[in-house]
Amino acid sequence: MHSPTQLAQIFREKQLKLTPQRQLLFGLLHENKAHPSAESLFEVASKQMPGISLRTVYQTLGELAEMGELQLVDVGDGAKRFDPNMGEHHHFVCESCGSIHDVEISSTPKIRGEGAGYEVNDVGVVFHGKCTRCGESTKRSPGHQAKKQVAKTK
Amino acid sequence: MHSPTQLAQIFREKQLKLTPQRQLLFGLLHENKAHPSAESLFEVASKQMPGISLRTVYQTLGELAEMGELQLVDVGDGAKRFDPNMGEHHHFVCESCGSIHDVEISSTPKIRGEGAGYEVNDVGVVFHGKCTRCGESTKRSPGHQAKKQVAKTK
DNA sequence: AGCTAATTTGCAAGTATTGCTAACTAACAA
DNA sequence: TTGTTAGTTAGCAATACTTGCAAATTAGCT
Ligand SMILES: [Mn+2]
Ligand SMILES: [Mn+2]
Ligand SMILES: [Zn+2]
Ligand SMILES: [Zn+2]
Repeated sequence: MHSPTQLAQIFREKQLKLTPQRQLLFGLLHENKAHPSAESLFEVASKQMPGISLRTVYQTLGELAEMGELQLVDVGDGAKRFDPNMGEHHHFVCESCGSIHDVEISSTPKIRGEGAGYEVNDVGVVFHGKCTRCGESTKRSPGHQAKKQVAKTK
Repeated sequence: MHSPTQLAQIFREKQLKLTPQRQLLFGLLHENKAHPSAESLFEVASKQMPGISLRTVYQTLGELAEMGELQLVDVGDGAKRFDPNMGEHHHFVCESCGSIHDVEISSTPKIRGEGAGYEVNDVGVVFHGKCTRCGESTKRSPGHQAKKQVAKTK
C-alpha cells in the first residue's frame, strides 16, 4: 500500500475526496502488519474519531482493495482481513492466539498430476499452528492474547 | 470417509441412531468429489427425501466432521464445503464456474525465514484460476455452470 | 406395545457484510 | 465568504451462512 501522503495524492487525482475518515484509515493501515479485520480497524478508529461508522470502514477498505492498495486475506475464521503488504507472501495463523503473520515459502507450490493444466491465477497458502510465543508457553498461560488480532495501535 | 456400511457400523457402536436422514446423507457424501456445501447437499437430499431439514444436514455434517469422517474446506466463497476425501490434498477453485477440484502439489511448502520456527499443524493451499473446461472456452460461453457447485447427483 | 434417550425440525438469533438513501461536506467556483 | 454540487458518510434494513433452542418425533431396546 502506498503511504498516506501518496494515497492522498492518488485520491485527489481521481477526484475522490480526502475526508478525515479516509485519512484516519490510511494512517491506521500504513505499515500495519496485524492483518486487521474491518471490525478491529473500526474499534481502533473509533477511539480517535468517535462516531465514525463501521459502514464507512467497510466502504473505504473495499475501495482501497479495488484500487489494488490492499490485499484481502481469508484465513478461514469468518472475517476478511486487510493487508497493506501487497508483496507476494503467505500467512501463518496461530491457532492459540489467532495472530496472523506473514511468511515466505521456499517455492510457490506447483500443481501435479491431472490438474496440472489448470490456469492458475492465484495461490493462497495458509498455515495453521502455534506462533513462537504460544509454542514456547505450553506450560504457561495459553491465551496471552485471547482476543482476535487488533489493528495497529498507531 | 468410510463407506455408508462402515459408517452405519460405527454409528451403532457409539449408540447413535441410524436414521433415514443419516443414511441418505452417508450415501450422498460417499465418493462425492464435488465439495458440496451444506445447502447444495440439502437440495439434493430434498429430492430423495422431501421434508428433510436443512438443520439436520448441518447437524449431520457437523457430526461427521467431528468424527473425522469429513474434512472442512474453505475456499473463501462464504460457505463451508464438506470433503469426504480425508487424504492429504489441496484445492483448485475455478473462478469462472466455481467448481472445486482436488490437486496434489509437488511438495508441501515450507516456511522460510523468520517464521521458520512456527509449529505448523496444518497447511491449506487454495489455487484460484480457470478449470480446464472454462479455460478452453475463452471464446465460448463462460458460464457453462453459472451456479455454484452442486452435490453429486446420486 | 411401551419406554426413553437420541434425533429431527422449525424458528429465532448471531455474525459478517452489503444495499439503500437521506443527510452531510470537501473541493471548487463566484 | 458564500454557494454549489458531486462525492461521502452514517444508519439501518436486508442478505447469507450457521448455530442455539425447545418441542415433537422416532430408532432401538425390552
Ligand atoms: Mn500479510
Ligand atoms: Mn478435496
Ligand atoms: Zn500465538
Ligand atoms: Zn470452470
